[in-house]
Order: sequence, then structure tokens, then C-alpha cells
Amino acid sequence: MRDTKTVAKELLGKVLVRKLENKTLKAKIVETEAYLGVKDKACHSFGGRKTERNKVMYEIGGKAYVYFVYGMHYMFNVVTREKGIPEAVLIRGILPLDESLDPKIGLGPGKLTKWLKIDLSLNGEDLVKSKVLWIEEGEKVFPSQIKISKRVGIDYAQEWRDKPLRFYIY
DNA sequence: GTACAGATTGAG
DNA sequence: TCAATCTGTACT
Repeated sequence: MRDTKTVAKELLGKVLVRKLENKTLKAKIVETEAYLGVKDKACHSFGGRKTERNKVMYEIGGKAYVYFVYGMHYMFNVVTREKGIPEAVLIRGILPLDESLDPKIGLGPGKLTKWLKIDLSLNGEDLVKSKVLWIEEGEKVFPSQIKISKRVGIDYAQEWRDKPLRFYIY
């Protein structure tokens, strides 16, 4: 497994595939955020915390970490490191490859999970072996196309609030 | 046990 | 600006 920030950038441009009962949805990843585990105050695993919700982050990279917030939204993350290192990449935005769909349907971490019907049944799903949710290679993304900014929605995280750990290509 | 805030969104 | 209302944390 590689550095979480590197993985966050590499995921940009790749294609997220979600297979449902009667159709297969594909979408390009255009926005991600890195969450750097025990040292990152914005991360659920800050300080080595391990709960029923975030325990998947402690598993080996390549799995899906799905959790529920605000009583109404699921968030979809990709676990990045080896077992025992709780780091992950939050997928914040995707664009449908099917141009007949509303391009805004996957812009926003709560909206993309709603569209792809991602819920807690996919928490811990192996994105390499899975037959219902996985990631394919997409178009090549040059480093010059990647924009970097502060993360969103974590004003409480003090010095980590302004870290440039959000990456996007739109 | 109770109280409250959060990696959000859409309506008012 | 606020409600939707689940999960985890800090209290009593």
C-alpha cells in the first residue's frame, strides 16, 4: 500500500463501478479527500480511536469504509493502508459516464452514495474482489490537472482544518 | 442514563 | 438558517 495522499490523487480520473440488480452504473471520480489516521484531528481514527463505526479503517487497504452521519447521509471512503493503520480517502464527487444523467447527481459525498445506493451493507466490501462495487482504470490524469485545496466541513479540526488534503479535477 | 455535535444536504 | 435524526463522546 502507498501513501494515502498519493492514493487520493491517483483515484482522480478512475472509474467507480456500481452493479445493481438490473443495471450497472459507472462514474469518474473527480473529487477526493485524504484522512490521515491517528494524527489527523479530522479523522474518525484520530488518536487511535476504534469504534464500531470506524473499525473497517483498521483493516487492509482496498476495502470500502461506509458510515452514516447527520442521521441521513452515507459517506463512501476507500481504506488505503495496511492492517492496523487507519487511513482512508473520502470520495466527495463523481461524474456519471452516461451523459443522459444529471452531472450533478454525484457531486457531493452524500449525493453520490444515494445515487449509487451505497449503504452499510457495503461497509467493509473488498473493492478488488467485489462483484457489486469496484474501481477501474480511467483516463490518464496529469499532475497539472489536479487542483488542491483545504478540506470541507471540518472547521473543528484546528490546525488540520487548513491542510491541503482535498484533490479535484473539475 | 442524558446532552450535544458531526467528513451533509435541500428547503425556506 | 434550520431540520432531517444516527453514532460516538462527555458528561451525570
